[in-house]
Amino acid sequence: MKRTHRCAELTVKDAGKEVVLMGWVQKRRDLGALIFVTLRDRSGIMQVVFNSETDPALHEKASQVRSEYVLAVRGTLALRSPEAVNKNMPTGELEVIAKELRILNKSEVPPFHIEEDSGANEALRLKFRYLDLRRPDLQRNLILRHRVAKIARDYYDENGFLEIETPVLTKSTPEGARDYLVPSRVHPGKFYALPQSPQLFKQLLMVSGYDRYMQITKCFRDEDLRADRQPEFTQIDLEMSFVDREDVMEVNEGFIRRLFKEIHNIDLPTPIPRLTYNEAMTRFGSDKPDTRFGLELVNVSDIVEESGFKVFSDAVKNGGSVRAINAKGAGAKFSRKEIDALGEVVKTYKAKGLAWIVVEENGLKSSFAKFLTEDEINALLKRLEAEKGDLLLFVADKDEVVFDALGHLRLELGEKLNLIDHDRYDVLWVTDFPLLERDEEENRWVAKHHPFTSPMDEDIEYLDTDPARVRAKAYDLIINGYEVGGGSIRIHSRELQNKLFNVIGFTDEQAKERFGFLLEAFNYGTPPHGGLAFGLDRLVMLLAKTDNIRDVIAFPKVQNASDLMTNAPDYVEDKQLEELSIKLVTKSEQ
RNA sequence: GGCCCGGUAGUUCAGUCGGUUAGAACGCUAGCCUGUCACGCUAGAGGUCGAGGGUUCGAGCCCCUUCCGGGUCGCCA
Repeated sequence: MKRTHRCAELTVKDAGKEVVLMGWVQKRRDLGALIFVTLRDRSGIMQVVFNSETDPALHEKASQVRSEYVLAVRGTLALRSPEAVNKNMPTGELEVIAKELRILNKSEVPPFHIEEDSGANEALRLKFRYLDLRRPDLQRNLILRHRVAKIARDYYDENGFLEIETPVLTKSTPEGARDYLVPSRVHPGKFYALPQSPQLFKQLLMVSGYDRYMQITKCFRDEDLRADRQPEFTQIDLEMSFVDREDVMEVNEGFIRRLFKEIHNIDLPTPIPRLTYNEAMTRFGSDKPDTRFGLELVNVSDIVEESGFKVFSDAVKNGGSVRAINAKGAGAKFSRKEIDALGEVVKTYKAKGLAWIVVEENGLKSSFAKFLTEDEINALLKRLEAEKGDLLLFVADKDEVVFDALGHLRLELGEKLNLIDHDRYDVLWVTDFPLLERDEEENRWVAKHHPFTSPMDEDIEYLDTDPARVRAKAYDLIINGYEVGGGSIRIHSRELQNKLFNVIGFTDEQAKERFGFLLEAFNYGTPPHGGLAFGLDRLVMLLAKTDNIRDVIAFPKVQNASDLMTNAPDYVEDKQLEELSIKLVTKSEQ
């Protein structure tokens, strides 16, 4: 028997045809002399009927099948009688009247139901990932992922990009995330590193004149996992020569627009909205703001600077600020206990506390209003456009802490107050990031993006005098509060690159040792260039409307970076270690 | 490394104040059943209450340790 169709590809137009279907038994309903089997393949399900009256031997065989058996069925595709139509099933008007059945393989009873929205524990599903992947929702996600990758390749190909592979076994570079290391057998004591991104290689491809490069490629970062972070993940990586920031943003907007059109038939605005880093921080307390709802931050530092509430006045006088969110209507909804819980939220982000005012029918209830004058309170209410039933929440600290705390508090409130429209996509660019940030531990400046990011031309003069003021030619693409892409125009002048290494405290020797090949390349005619990388997993996660990156990766890892199915990572034979000249300092029992 | 949540039948869960033989639903097995599609009916099997220790006359429940999973902070140029 040879398969003629997939189950759910058949329509009423095919009625009357003889078909051969192959797939897994979703469900067997045995009514005695009549047996219904729903057969499942990646397209969906189709009902197959076995009737003892027409073919007793066939019926007897069908009575042996169980869930997840693999069957080949030959039969006639028939229209169901009107009263037998199942409106809840895409192929509910059809069924196959079986003429021949082959049991291609048996199956043990699976450890969990293979069905949409499996309620089974994720650890169990990950251990039996190959079964989990039979479920329609995960199949949809992986098919979606394929389509996104296909659209990316098509789009960038149409725009003159070449897909070029870069090495996976490469050199460890300082800064950034922790590297995954691979020991060299041939060079005892030496290690390759798996790439955190193909950053240096794609810049070298620009030096080589390839002009427009793209690659869908795995990247590796040995850092702790999150709901939206895996240690190995996939980037749609690209780089372009002879471009400025606008060129890169424009071509990539085209991709994102095409993606949303083809996947969800959504027309994203042209151009995609932009926020500067400063605006994003002051309005939303985040450099990846979720703009699907309001609750924007309001600076009230000037009002409380001279107030009698020392928490506020000291914060401002020490160079920080006092900012607030008006949680509209939450004063009437939240209990004292719930407000205290919000205080715990901001403490997670190093805020010392959360000051609050509830605007009630007959006046105010507040944790701190007694320290303020009536004028100051009225000014606060006015600035925050407070109305009865509102809850005003204040954090006073260094700007960094205030933004972080209120930014996360805002997200919590958005969720708690049900302000987020989960069917909506807000896509935006955040631009004008600071080039550098202060590493307090090491007491030096470090690159916020990476050390090859170009400063804005007009800010170069401040590299020595006021590094914090220097903005980068960098841009991130944000969707619904997730960073799904980011990139920059790179430095292509050897002098400027040296300058930057100096600012971040690299000696010439260190720079040469780590990036020597890149710096040398820059001596041989480097075109102006820049690029960007999208996180494919996050992009698919958002398009699939899930909030867990594991749902869009075929074989993901769990929080401790292990794979519950293969049990990787695992111990290896002593012989393997010997060949690699590796001796373990501590060795657990094997 | 810190904080929070969870772990009881194959699965999802309930389990009162610490007290008799740990329950339900689904699934599974067997029998019956010709239009089911959450098929129905009858009967049955199925438990290391994550693990170890402690308190107690008695622990699924209380205490300690530990393992596993999730979320998060740190971390993620």
